[in-house]
Amino acid sequence: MKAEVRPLGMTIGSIRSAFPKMMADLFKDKEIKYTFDQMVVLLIVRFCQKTSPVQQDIAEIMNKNKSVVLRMIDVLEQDGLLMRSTDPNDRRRNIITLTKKGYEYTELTIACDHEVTVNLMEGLNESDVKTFFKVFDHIQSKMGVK
Amino acid sequence: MKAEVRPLGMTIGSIRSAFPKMMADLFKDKEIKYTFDQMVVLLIVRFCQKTSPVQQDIAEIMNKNKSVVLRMIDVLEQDGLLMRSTDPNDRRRNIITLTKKGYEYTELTIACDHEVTVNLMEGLNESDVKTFFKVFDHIQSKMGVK
DNA sequence: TGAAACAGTTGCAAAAATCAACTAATACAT
DNA sequence: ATGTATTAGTTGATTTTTGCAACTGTTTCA
Repeated sequence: MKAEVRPLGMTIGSIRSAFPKMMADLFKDKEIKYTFDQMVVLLIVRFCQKTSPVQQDIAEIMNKNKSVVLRMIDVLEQDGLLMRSTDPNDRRRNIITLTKKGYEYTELTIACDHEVTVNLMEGLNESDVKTFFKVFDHIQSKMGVK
Repeated sequence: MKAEVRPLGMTIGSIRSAFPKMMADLFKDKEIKYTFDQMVVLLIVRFCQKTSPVQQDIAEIMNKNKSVVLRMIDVLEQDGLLMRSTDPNDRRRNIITLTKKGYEYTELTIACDHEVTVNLMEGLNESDVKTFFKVFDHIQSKMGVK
């Protein structure tokens, strides 16, 4: 473990700006008028259903502050991609649920994502790709700890 | 495999603002008064010496527009971390060179980066880490093509 | 019962990114 | 060689994004 850890900064630095840009370009092609981050919100709502994250949670997952997330969700709600409803068990919390339309947008996003990913991963063997995702998830979970 | 695989975008969506934030926190501790992005500029200048990227190139690498990079470089030049000089072979281009002070800041940045990275990679075995970086390199080269 | 904590909201201020227009230099096609 | 297009860099104005602090309503807990 001590051996090969090199600075991630530059590496991550480029992927972290390049990937969203590639996604944004694809969104434009397909006339999706939302930002990458807005679609990430939808993805989080969809894929973290079990824990049903509220705005605060989403903000933590995305490392944004809650005002930012609130404003993204305002737009998404206005456009009917998701719905807010007060949690009956804790009326401070907003339960966020995807609408049919919102779900469709997650599908579109995943399609774009897949397109970009396949492109980037082309030429690698499956097991390496698996490991990559594993490590990436690990990093993500470590970041959550703060 | 086809079922509910979390798209890469979701992970990237969560780490992409986390990493600069973690770096910024470390910078604050060590009283480095620059942003993560500014330090990335220095790193690019240092590590892409062979191709001696000009402002435009740096902008492309970082997926920012050239005005943004220009202003970052203004600051870095004012503070004596790098120098601009006109390329004698093409007087439109500015050759960017690190000063001694600038180099020292890249060292500091790399140290911070390493600290963060080690932390994030903790708990992974060496071969996974190796694979991860291998895949990362691959992705990066693919992104370069675009 | 009251203090502290928490999710959400709002408006304002600060920071960052974008855009269009411009200069100066170079490349290139005719 | 001449003029057109392209390129790197620069600037100022504008817009977008972000961050902060204060506030509400609700819950927790001592």
